[in-house]
Amino acid sequence: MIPEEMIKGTSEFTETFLKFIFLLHDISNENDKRYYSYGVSREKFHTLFFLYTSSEPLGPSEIANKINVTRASMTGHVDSLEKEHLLERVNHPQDRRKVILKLTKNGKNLVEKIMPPHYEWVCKVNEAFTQEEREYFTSYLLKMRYATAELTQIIEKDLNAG
Amino acid sequence: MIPEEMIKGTSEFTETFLKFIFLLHDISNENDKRYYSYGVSREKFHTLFFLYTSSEPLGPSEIANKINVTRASMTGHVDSLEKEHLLERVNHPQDRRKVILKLTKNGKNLVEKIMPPHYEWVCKVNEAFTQEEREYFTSYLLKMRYATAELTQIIEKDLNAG
DNA sequence: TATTGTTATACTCTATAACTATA
DNA sequence: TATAGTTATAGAGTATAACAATA
Repeated sequence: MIPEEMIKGTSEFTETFLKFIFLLHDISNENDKRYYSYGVSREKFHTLFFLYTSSEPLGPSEIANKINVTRASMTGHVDSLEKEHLLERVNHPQDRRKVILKLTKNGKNLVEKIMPPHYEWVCKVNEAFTQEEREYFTSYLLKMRYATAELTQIIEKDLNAG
Repeated sequence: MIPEEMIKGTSEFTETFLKFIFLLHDISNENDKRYYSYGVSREKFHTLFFLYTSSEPLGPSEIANKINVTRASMTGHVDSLEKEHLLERVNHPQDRRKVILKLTKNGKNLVEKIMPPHYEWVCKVNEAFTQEEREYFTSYLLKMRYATAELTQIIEKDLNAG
């Protein structure tokens, strides 16, 4: 049997945390809808976006790092974007293991088409907060993240000990 | 061509927002890992959890609502949980369209096994914040959500207008 | 007519493992 | 030995559309 208090405490927190997660998903989803209305997923838009704005040539690995996916998953995105003629793979002039991703004219056009409404959203959201609020918000997330990490370590230690 | 300012503004914001999202994913993932170490996904744990703590009998639709998935997706989760003998479908005594989900002994045991470490995490995260901070945090998200919704409406109006 | 649940189908994202070719 | 990229494979989660049974 689980103590009443634990159930109650967890129950309340779970509902709050779920609300929190769903809220972020909502925001994220509504954002994604804009990308989808132009035919690209979030991952693909971010890929195109990083290529458009980067001053240096980027390869799959580097973008995979930026958008937090494995290199294997990245290959899929690049395949798909190449098939849609939004970018192309170019051999790296020095390091023959590497590939440089290069936006095509189509790819550039697409970014330029998505940017204005995306920028409008960015401004809108930015306007809603002061700099102080943004910093505060980030520090909350970090706190939560550290609390979680701390606990993970404790649990791992427990698992190793027993 | 996209104006420099737009690129810069969006670029900074995109990076910041990505950090937000990844941070939340991190927290969410580390949380999920605990569930997975007991063999269930987040969706499945939440399903079991709601069944365990609810004072009233729940059906697939109700849980689908709580965890924000379609009824069709919910069928998949219920199938999977039933195959693992964690719950069973029972006919609703009054409404013959409905099904009641009932935890098995195994299902209850599993929830009771997962709860203590889950509760520990809940406490840990809760401790990291004051009540005021939690409220502030939530209001920040809501603001972001409203700003996003407002823009979506504007865009939809634009699309409808031409 | 509306709701509940299901089926069939398909798509996207994801990861792991094993591999090639470089460095 | 380590890194970049790919392939093959598989799994989870998701949605849409169409349907049957029931209210």
